[in-house]
Amino acid sequence: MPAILRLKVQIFKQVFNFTTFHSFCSSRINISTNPDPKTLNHLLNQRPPLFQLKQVHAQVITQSLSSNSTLVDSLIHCYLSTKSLTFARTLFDEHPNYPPSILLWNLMIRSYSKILNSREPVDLFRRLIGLEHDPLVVPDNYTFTFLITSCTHQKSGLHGIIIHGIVIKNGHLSNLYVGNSVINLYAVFGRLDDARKVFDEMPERDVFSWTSLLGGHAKQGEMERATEIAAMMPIRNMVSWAVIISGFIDCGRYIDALTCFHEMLRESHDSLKPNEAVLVCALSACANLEALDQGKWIHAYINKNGFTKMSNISTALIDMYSKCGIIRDAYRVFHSITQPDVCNYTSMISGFSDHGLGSNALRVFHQMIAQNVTPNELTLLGVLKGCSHSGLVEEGCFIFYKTDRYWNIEPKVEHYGCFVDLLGRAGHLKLALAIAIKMPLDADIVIWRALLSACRIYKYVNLADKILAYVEQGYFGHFNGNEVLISNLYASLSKWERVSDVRKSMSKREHKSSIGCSWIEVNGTIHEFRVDDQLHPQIGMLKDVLKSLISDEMFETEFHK
DNA sequence: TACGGTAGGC
Repeated sequence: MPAILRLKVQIFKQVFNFTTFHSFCSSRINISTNPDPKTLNHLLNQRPPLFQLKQVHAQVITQSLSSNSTLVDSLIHCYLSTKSLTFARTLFDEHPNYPPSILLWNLMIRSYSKILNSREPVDLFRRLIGLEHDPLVVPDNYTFTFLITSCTHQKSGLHGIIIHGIVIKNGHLSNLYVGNSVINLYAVFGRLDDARKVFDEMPERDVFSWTSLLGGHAKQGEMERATEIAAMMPIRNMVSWAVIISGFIDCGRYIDALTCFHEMLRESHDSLKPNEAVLVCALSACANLEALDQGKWIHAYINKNGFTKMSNISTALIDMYSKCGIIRDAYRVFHSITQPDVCNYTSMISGFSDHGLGSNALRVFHQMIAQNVTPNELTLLGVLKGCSHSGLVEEGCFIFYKTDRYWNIEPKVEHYGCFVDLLGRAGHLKLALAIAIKMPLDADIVIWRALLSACRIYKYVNLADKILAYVEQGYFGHFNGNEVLISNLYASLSKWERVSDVRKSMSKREHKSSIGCSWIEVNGTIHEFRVDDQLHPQIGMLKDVLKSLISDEMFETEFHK
């Protein structure tokens, strides 16, 4: 081994435990010169990428500069900025001037705070408050802001509440940032009264305080309260609008979401332009409402304002056109993307599948694999759905059995659902049943429904009876959609008494089920109708039109009974 | 001297 390589190995062993030695060997480190600490620090201040950072770190070790705390501080900064927490943590724990400055404690806590369910921020905080001998290293406003933010990313709000107590005791709650992080903590955990109390007692508030409070109500689906808070806000920014609009979308109030979007445009004129998040939300509302005209309007806005290159916008556009029934335009958007990512591909594949264009879905899927884009769970669900709806049994089987080995994705119950549906629709009912029984997860109602559906198509009476007995035992009376299916199945098998039983059971519970709702977009306005709805301003005219469309007899039965 | 808090789709 040449001397230079031996030295590299030696350095590498010390710093990185050989884990990525190959990549280290291929780096271009200049060992012949020995940069002084000032030069190394200057290099670190440029925030180099990880591979260069490791070279500088190696130089620090080989030149015995590991006790230079300025250099170690800079190295920690750099490792944290490249999200290499493990390296940063090792240097932090072995800091030459232990304990490191409060700045470094804060930076470490901040980095860990972004990781879900990490115990590290609280553990570090415990260590920090245990350093009683050093009066210079004490928690400050930054520490509490990061610490509380980390608690919002945990499963339980318990740590956050305890830390809130410490914050009050130490008088940090008067700080705007600390206060805002506490409001957000309570908002995230649905403790809206507590959030409000902190909000009310703050000496000053800003748009973050208001948005966090508003977001708390939106997350709980309390959109009336959220709207009231929004109306009281002194200033609204794009995030506040995004919180309100997405709140409406989360609870299925798409018309309200779009109304809000237009209100935002009216209010802000040119001062505040909708950003990516708001546009994605608005497109999602259009997709769910099948509001093509509004969707097209937003698309024109996106083109005019240069949002076309944003991947999430493209994904939302593909989805919007697809759900509005214009698959050709969905493909046009997809085709215009230079380098589609997994979300773009998934949206396009699902679009084709929903339109019954399984072979197109499959073609896009193969194109994706050829481009080395790794599919995710939703991509596979999309392509399996496409195969199922288009009878592409062989292709569907191939993909289903390769999910684990090729793409490291363990099939979920939804994938099994698609697969059983694929086999059932194609008439391979016994195989489908075997999969449903032997699958490693518990078969859900969707799977049994797929099997029943297949029994109905192929009139497999005996098998249907067996499945029905099982389904009735486990699920009957819990799923409306299932009862309709069972009733239809009995009807197709001419078992009229059973049909009557199921219908009676359904009508007894009818008051508990949600009211059906339909809507239609005319000239950019959404008109919404519920069962027996008389509220539309033109209901009289609508009834007249309906009269001319359906027979008088039917009209009498439906509307004047 | 350096570090803060809020938002979205398939």
